[in-house]
Amino acid sequence: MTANRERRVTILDIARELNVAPSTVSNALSGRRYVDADLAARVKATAERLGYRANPVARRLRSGRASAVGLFSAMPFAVTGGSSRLGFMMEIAATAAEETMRAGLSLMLIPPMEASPAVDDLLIDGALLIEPARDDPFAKLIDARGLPVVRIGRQPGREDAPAVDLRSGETAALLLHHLEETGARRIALITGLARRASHEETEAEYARFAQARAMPPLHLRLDETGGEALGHAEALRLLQATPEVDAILAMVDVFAAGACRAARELGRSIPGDLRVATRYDGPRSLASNPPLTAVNLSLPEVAREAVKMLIPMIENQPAPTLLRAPDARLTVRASTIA
Amino acid sequence: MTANRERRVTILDIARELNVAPSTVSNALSGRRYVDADLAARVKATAERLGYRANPVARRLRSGRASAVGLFSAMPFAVTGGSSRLGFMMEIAATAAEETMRAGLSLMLIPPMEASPAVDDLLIDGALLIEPARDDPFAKLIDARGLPVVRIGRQPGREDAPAVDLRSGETAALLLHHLEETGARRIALITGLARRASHEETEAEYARFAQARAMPPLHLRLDETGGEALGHAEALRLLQATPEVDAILAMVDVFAAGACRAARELGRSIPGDLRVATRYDGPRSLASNPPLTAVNLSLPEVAREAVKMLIPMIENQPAPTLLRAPDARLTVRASTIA
DNA sequence: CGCGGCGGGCAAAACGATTTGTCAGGTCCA
DNA sequence: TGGACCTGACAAATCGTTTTGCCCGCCGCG
Repeated sequence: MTANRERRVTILDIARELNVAPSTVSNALSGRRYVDADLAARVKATAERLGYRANPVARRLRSGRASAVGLFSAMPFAVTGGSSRLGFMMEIAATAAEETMRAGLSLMLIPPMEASPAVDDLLIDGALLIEPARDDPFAKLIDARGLPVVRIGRQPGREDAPAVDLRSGETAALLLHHLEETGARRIALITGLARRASHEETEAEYARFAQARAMPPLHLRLDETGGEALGHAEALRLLQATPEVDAILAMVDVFAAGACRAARELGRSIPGDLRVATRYDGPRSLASNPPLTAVNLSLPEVAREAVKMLIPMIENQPAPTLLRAPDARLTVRASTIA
Repeated sequence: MTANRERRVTILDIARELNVAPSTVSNALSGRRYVDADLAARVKATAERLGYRANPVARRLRSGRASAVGLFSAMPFAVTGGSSRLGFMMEIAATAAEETMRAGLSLMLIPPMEASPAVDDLLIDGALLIEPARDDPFAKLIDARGLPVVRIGRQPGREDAPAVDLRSGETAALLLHHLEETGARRIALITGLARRASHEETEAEYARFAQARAMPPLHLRLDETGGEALGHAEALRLLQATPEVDAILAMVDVFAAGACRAARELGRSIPGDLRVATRYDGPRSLASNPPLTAVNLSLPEVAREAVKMLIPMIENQPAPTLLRAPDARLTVRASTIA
């Protein structure tokens, strides 16, 4: 079949070829110490000619330099992707992979798992952490290892940590005002049990919104792992117990999808009797019946910024400590407008 | 903040603690050579107590194992994910990440890039290759490096190589028969320029289908990087030049979406005047107007099988050389049935 | 009793770079 | 003329593990 991996060209081969010390070759290539310009040029030429490529593992062992970044999501898969396994994490992953590759690093996908994988065994020099909750186990492990990490979405209780702010309060305001404008007077809120910034900030914004309008708040916190089934069951109860509710804002798309199904079963028309909106404009929003009004979170841009922030941190260079996601934009669909 | 990385516990610490040689510790922990059972137990206990975790970098340097797998997609991003960056590759990535992690490996996402990244610099000891084309550049590089690789979708010209067969011929037959059953008499085919098995097999199936019915074949090959815009433009031309076409089968979802737009602009009703179907049932199919009839390719299962196939190959153990994807199932939507 | 085999461990060589210490020789200036 | 200083290179240590080679002592067997 294919020729088995031939021995790689090492720094030693170059040294032998030129009758110089390996360290000189290293210095010539890296420029960390001065080497005669002419010799340096010859070293580089020889390296080129021999097709030399530094062994990243060896380099790392000695110097601790970068080679990979881990993308962690503590969100359960039921939410992250649902049955189609698509979603939030994947959208970020695609862009982050491009961006890390551009910086000469690769991106490792660390799937959310029941048992936290041995973070210490992962060969990564940095981490991107997606929407960590207040007590996020991954965050703990990564911090314990002393790894540079950028949070995508700030972590409650760790507001000092480097992060890209997803500005969920503003997103919530955007959605609430939209619901109000489409005629909603009694808006119920469904957030997640996990204490992520997106949920906490939304809850705060909702409380403010309700108080300003003297609208009695109606708020459910559901376990995100419950998926659409849970959203469906709880929305059913909610709509039966409080029929005057004329809008549901569900922060998790599967809950929103479940709510739609519940509404249909109760004979409530959407968006006539009930408006439904969600936050993340993923495949789930589109696949829902009717398609859900949602928010464009600009995740590719967010991912790009996060990587750009992480790189200097890995290299021990000054890095910004907080970036803000682009302004959220509403994508209005049939779940709120006829 | 967080305590900076304290010196890790090494194998040497354990050796000192027990007054044995480092190599003995290594052997006790790995079991590669026999060590007195009692001593081995004490080594393990000490390792546990000291919180020892093998340094993956050092291990790799010596043993050459990267304990990582690369997921390559040569498909251009415009197709892979479109603006939302979701799609085929990501759907596979999610499951593959879970499955590799389960085997103690991690998954590296190698995004499709203009310039092929330096495959030699990647710390991987195996690869998953998504729908490689006949002359796929990634395939060449990976093979040149002598890396074990499983192809997701067979590679034309490399039918001998280990792969999970996506059975595109059968998928095409499924779609063609469905179009026929919904009333189509003149079906046009749009495939991609790249010589992937999915395109080639579909073309063959289409030719067979057309010949059996004496249906004049009408077949376009478009550059996948052209995206929806190209699909739109070409479908426009096709429908104007050949108005008797009453169905379009587009293998690439963005082409199908473009075709729908073209049809609407020409005042052709879907599915009344024109049926449109595509292969991959991704977010694009749902987001299209109307939603597209497509095929459930069971990509999670496919990804799982591919990883299961790759693991033994990496470990130099006997592995199956060809697996077949589960039977494709049609997801019928408004683009073919009223 | 001598010798082969083997259980059980140690020592040292890899792995391939980076980094630190060192040093020869030359220049410059007091 | 002698020391300070610089240039430009080399040698060796280092990173932490795996792996190879080797050796000692004991047992069994001819």
